Amino acid sequence: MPELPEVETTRRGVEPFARGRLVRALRLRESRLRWPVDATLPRRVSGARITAVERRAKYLLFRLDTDTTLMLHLGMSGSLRVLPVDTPHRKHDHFDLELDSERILRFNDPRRFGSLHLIEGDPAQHPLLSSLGPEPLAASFDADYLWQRTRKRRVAIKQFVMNAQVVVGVGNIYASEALFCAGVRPGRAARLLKRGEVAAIVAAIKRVLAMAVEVGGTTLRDYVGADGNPGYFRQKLFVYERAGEPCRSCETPIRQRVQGQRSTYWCPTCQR
DNA sequence: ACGCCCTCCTGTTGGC
DNA sequence: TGCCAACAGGAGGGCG
Repeated sequence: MPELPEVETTRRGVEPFARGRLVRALRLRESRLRWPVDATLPRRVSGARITAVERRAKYLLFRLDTDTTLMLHLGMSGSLRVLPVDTPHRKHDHFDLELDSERILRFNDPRRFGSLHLIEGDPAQHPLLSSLGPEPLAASFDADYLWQRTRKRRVAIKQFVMNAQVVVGVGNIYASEALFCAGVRPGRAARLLKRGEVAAIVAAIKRVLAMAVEVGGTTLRDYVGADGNPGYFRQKLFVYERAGEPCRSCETPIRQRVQGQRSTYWCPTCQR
């Protein structure tokens, strides 16, 4: 499940191979992704030079020297790998970005929840990016900010921190993990949290995401980084997918419930 | 503005 | 052993 650490791991893996390269071609095999891929996109990226590989929220941004940006979302099951140009494609390999280096960037996504856009001009103005909240690892995401945003919000804190208009990059895995780390139960109403609890949540989100980035993200099923290797944060999960298993801190069985159509996990002893 | 639920999709899992 | 339903979820969109 690519969340921020998985997308950032992909960005770091791809960037050394992509930056400065010319796009020889974009071979699109399947345009039915989250949104239909524009049929003119391959022609429009062809011949452009990649000047930078950036990330905003869970989007990868390939800045091109033609004042355009190729924007890729990995969806739920997507991965982008660096491969030799002659590697035979397999099932769910939806497109290849061919570089002038005998290498390709190959997108594989069984569930097709991913997306690919070509943006003219400033990508921050694109509708999918323009109303997003701050990056969780940025200084602007601090206790004051989250405290202000939680006022008057009745929604459960777990759903609140997963809202990309509040803060980006926190998906289902890291929301549960961060709330465990902060000692706050996921079902608490956002507006009823104490100031200190909000500060703990901010610190926990930053700590959990930074640790996950360090070990290459979390691989549950599909996810692999640009080099094809899985992420190793799964071994460090305290609550996610551990229903009934003993808490790593106090041995109380971990609980699970569905919250906002997503599984939530928590320790009833360590979290209040 | 907010909160809630639906939708897209396929591989895996579990029950009968 | 085989079939089918349930489940997983990022996030936009629609509705009240």
